[in-house]
Amino acid sequence: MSQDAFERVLPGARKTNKRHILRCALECFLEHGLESTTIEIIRHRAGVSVGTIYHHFGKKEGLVAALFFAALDDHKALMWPELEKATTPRTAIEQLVKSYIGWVTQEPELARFMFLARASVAAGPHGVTLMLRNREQYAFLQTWLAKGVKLGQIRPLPKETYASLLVGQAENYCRAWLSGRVPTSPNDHATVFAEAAWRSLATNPRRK
Amino acid sequence: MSQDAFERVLPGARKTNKRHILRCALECFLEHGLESTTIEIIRHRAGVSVGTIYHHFGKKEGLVAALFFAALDDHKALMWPELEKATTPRTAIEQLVKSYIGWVTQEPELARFMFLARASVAAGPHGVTLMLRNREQYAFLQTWLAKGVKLGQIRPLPKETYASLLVGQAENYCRAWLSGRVPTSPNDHATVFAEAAWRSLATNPRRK
Amino acid sequence: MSQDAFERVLPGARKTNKRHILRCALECFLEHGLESTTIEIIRHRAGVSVGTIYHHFGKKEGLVAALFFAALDDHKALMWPELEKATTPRTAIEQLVKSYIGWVTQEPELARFMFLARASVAAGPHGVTLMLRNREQYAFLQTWLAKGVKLGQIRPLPKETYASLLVGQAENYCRAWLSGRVPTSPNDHATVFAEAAWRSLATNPRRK
Amino acid sequence: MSQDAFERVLPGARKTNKRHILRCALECFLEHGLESTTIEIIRHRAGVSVGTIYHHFGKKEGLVAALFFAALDDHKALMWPELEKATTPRTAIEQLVKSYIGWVTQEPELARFMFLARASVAAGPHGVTLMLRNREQYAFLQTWLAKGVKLGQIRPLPKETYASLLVGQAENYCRAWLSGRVPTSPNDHATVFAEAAWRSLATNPRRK
DNA sequence: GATGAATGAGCATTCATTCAT
DNA sequence: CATGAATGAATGCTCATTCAT
Repeated sequence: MSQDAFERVLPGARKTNKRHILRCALECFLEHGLESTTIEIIRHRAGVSVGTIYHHFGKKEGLVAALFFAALDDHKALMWPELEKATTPRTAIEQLVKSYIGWVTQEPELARFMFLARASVAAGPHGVTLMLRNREQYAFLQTWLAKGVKLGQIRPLPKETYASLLVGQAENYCRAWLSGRVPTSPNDHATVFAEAAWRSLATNPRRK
Repeated sequence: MSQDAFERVLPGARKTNKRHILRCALECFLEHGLESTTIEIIRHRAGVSVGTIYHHFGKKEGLVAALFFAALDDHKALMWPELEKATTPRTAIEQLVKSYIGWVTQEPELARFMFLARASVAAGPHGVTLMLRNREQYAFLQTWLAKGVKLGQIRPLPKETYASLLVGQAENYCRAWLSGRVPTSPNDHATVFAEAAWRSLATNPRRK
Repeated sequence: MSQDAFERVLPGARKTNKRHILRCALECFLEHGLESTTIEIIRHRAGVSVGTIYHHFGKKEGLVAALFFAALDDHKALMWPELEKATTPRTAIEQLVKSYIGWVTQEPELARFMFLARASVAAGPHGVTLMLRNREQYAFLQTWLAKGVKLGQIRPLPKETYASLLVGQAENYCRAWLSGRVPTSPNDHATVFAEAAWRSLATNPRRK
Repeated sequence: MSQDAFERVLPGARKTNKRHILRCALECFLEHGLESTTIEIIRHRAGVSVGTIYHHFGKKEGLVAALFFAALDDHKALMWPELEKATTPRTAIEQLVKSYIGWVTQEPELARFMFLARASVAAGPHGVTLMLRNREQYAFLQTWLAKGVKLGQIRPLPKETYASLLVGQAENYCRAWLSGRVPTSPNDHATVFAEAAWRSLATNPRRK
């Protein structure tokens, strides 16, 4: 994970501790998986006592959630500025794909953790929060798609398919890369995926 | 799961048992998740003793693997005949997407289980088997892609991106549907995803 | 184990089976220990079904006992002829030590098994049988010792110490050899132990 | 076990616990045997939770080893001072036998446990430790034997037989006493065994 | 006689969580 | 704030034994 991903999201975390534990927990979760990582393993890696962990995060679940939302925040923090530069439906779509890939390659550990923990968080007590965050993130997309359809640049398709059409391919590749099934960084194929997304949605894909 | 998905894959299984246990285990895993499903839960649902389960499957892991490969076999059994009908690169690609969606909608439980268990199986002692099976499945695809590129109908792209470009979108939607995030059956959008896949890959997507 | 130790003790065992299972069980017990050897392990090595084993031996305990008493019988069968040759207290004592060592080196597997299983058999339902057998074996010794004491060749010592004084040293060495703590065969030191036993007991050890 | 055998070996053990559990475990092991003693039995006798036992000893095996080495330490602690008083080969040998018997009669429970657990410990992960301890203990013996041979007081015999010749008889009797096969305390026969050992080894056993 | 599927009590071990110090 | 001993319910798994075929 980039040196300061946590700095970005938890800038004020007092002292070394809370952030340090999160960092160690992340490593453990990625190494052993969510359920197989015991508090003892984290405690050992972080060099603190069980008590301290419980003092800061309440329960294991809380630790996972804290980590997950930190990742979500970081994701948002890096993607937003990029997306705001978009001026046309096409650039919006391509920028979305590219900045998604950008974040995954810049923070592969957080990205892997998000894939790992999403289901668990969604099922737990923080599931509602997650749903709200997702909806919010989706609003931006909606705006540009509607605009593109009205301009005749984007094909009118079933609304619920847009999200999959947009990021499905990139996400699939990122998953493969993060799990080692494919060696080349998604970054090297960013334009491929950006263009494929555009081709999938555009009325006339060949016109630049 | 369709009444006879297991019949298809384990036709000769003696008496009630092995198949019956698998069926019950599948239900349990889908209800509670892989790790949260205890042998006791399965035992109870199947109405057999712990011993019987271990007699047949060795370990919990073995039960999961048996289920996973049964699903894989079923997947293959249903997709293969469809794919063999393909006559052009375009029909091959579209058929691949459609028959993938076809299987998922016909066997949503098996499909959900595959998403659920893949990582676990890949990490376990049957991981090698899984890799070999994947490679084999991929060969078919390669042939048609190569043909399409040679004919100038398919864009030459980085090899490792083809798989993601092809099924990434459909898979993403299927995942969403299977987990209830989206209500409409993938089947209703099969042509959308088939066409999107073709547009992503085709040299000239608009020519029929 | 010598090719025909079982032949000696179970000459009439019908067909291959009962004897074959015993042989395999012996190997398993020596490899894994008494408790860690499961019926399944034995079944596998013998290439028969669980049912067959239970048909022949009733319970695991029965299998152990059968093996143990077979070993005891073999022990007796080999020692007796040797002991009967004794003509003086001294030769009786030395012969006892030597033939004990002789049996251990000829049937090390049976010997090891006896050390392994004695406590278990003694505690089980065959414990009484074992005690009776022991007493019987001890009678011979008593006779010669009494004779020797009367002749003034053997020191009068507390009765209960004689057995230990006689075989304690040889047994201790045999144990060490059987468990690999010492490399040289007890046979190579047979006279050393025979003489030491005599010296421990004799009134005048130096007179031949 | 003497009130303070554990005090001797684990003087600083905090609070009630670690030592208390060891004491209870010892009783259980002696009553039921190594394998038949379940953690539950120990837990119940000690009045603590399973977790506490595992917290302190890791595994059942670890509990056995802890107990075994505590016994070994105690053995050494009691024998050493006695052995150092020896001034001649003869007194060294006789003292060795006598102090061995002394320890066994003073700590019969620990002694019985050592016979019970030795094989298991030797086979387990602490086997190496045990071997080193044994070797160390043997060194003292070597010194006196060499001295005795040089002085012409001890017969030159195969080196590997000395240990068995020395303690084999006493050990055999102690085993019998500890398992109840013989009623009289080894202490009552200490000089018998000490003298027998000397006679077995001495060049001229009759000269005082 | 032989087979092996079925049984289920029983065991070692784990692990999140609490709380006295 | 920090510590780590203590808890005990829960779990995966074993294995001797039975019995219908």
